[in-house]
Amino acid sequence: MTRPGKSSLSEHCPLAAVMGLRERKKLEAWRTIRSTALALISERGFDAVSVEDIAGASGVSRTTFFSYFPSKEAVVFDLDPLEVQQWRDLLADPRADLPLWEALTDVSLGLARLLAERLPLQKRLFEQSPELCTSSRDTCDAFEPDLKEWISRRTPDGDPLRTALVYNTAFAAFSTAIEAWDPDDSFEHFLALVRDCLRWAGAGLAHPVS
Amino acid sequence: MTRPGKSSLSEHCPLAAVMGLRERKKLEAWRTIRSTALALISERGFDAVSVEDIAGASGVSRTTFFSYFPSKEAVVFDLDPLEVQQWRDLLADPRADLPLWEALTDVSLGLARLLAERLPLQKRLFEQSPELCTSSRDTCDAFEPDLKEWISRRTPDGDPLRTALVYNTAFAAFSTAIEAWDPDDSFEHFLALVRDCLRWAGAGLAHPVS
DNA sequence: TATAGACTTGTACCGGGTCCAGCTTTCTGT
DNA sequence: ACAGAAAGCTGGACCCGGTACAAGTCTATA
Repeated sequence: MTRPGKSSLSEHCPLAAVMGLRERKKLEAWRTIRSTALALISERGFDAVSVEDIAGASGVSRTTFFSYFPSKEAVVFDLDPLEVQQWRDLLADPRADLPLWEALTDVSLGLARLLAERLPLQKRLFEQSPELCTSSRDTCDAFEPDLKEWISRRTPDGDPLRTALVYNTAFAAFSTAIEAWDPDDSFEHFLALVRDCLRWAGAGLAHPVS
Repeated sequence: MTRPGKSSLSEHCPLAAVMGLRERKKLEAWRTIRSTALALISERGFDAVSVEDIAGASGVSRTTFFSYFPSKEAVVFDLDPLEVQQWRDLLADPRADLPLWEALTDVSLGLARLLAERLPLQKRLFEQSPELCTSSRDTCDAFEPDLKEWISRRTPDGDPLRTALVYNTAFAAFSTAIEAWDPDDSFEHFLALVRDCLRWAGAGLAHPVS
């Protein structure tokens, strides 16, 4: 588009200028594998695509695939390196003024936006093979350490029990929203669901109706 | 202990008299495999014991192992057939008078008691290999259909979103209690944890302190 | 006691995941 | 610009969990 020999990557990633060739190639490979994988999987279904298929179609060896993704599931659920950065920014946002549960709702909505793009595909895959739901929870657990630390800092005395309870409950609410969302509905609908679930869970489910 | 030829099973299981030879042998095999597996695993650790090891030590073939347990993890987490019966009894208990969340707490406490015996071992295994936590959640999902239906019946209009939210949140509270429990503490301590977690989650976590 | 049906077994196979030794590519210091 | 260090890629061997299947063995039933 500009100079010849310039990787297509730089269009999507202004950081490319700063990265060495090594890093740039790595990111490019990551994205190639991911998009190839998603194409194959969304076409044939998760179980009908083997890691070899993905590796082959990506022009890479099986071994290399596993050097980029720790498991077959990860290629569906892992965040793009840039999105990981956005996730960290979300947690770093110094909105110390908000009460815990509101701040947590904000973070959840931010996370929802990060997941937005691949969510419809993921929901379709869930319907095909429910075992994947488990794996997705696994992958979401990648956020656990960061998020728990974030919660802990906002919890009186950093009480670990309370921290864990808040984390797990928020996670439950978030998962419920994902479960309940119909990919045919708008994305705003999904955000509303996330908000509602967190509000209800935060307000307490013991009351007959909220 | 009494008449010769009488299976040791009948001491534990008065139903044995009613069961045919087939069923009795099956239950006996199930228990042999389970206890052999737990012995090996608690000694060497989960990953260091293969299904072949278990099958071999149980005097049974690998194929047969998988006809009793759907996965290697299941041999650690599945409920004894008799316990499954107790679980169903728990759900059938017609305490329609209690409000949903209290009734749910009762059910959770009942479940806790069913899990009691193997919980210390399971917690030790969790520490060794955190991947197992996931599998345990999997296995607990075996309760999901029953429990969701149970909740749905007690939810206004059987609203599926609310049902899912209640289920997931209760599950989160229960898991938190399991996470937080130290196997060196008494079992009553664990029950108290379950109660507390459910109470807090039910009362709403958005409040600064409960 | 014979037969239908359940249970077991060995074997072969698939696919995910790890390990390793050797090769190619990029980076760094001079 | 070049040499050596370091990082990355590759194929192949291997382990293990899980499934399929055909053949055998045992229990139930009439």
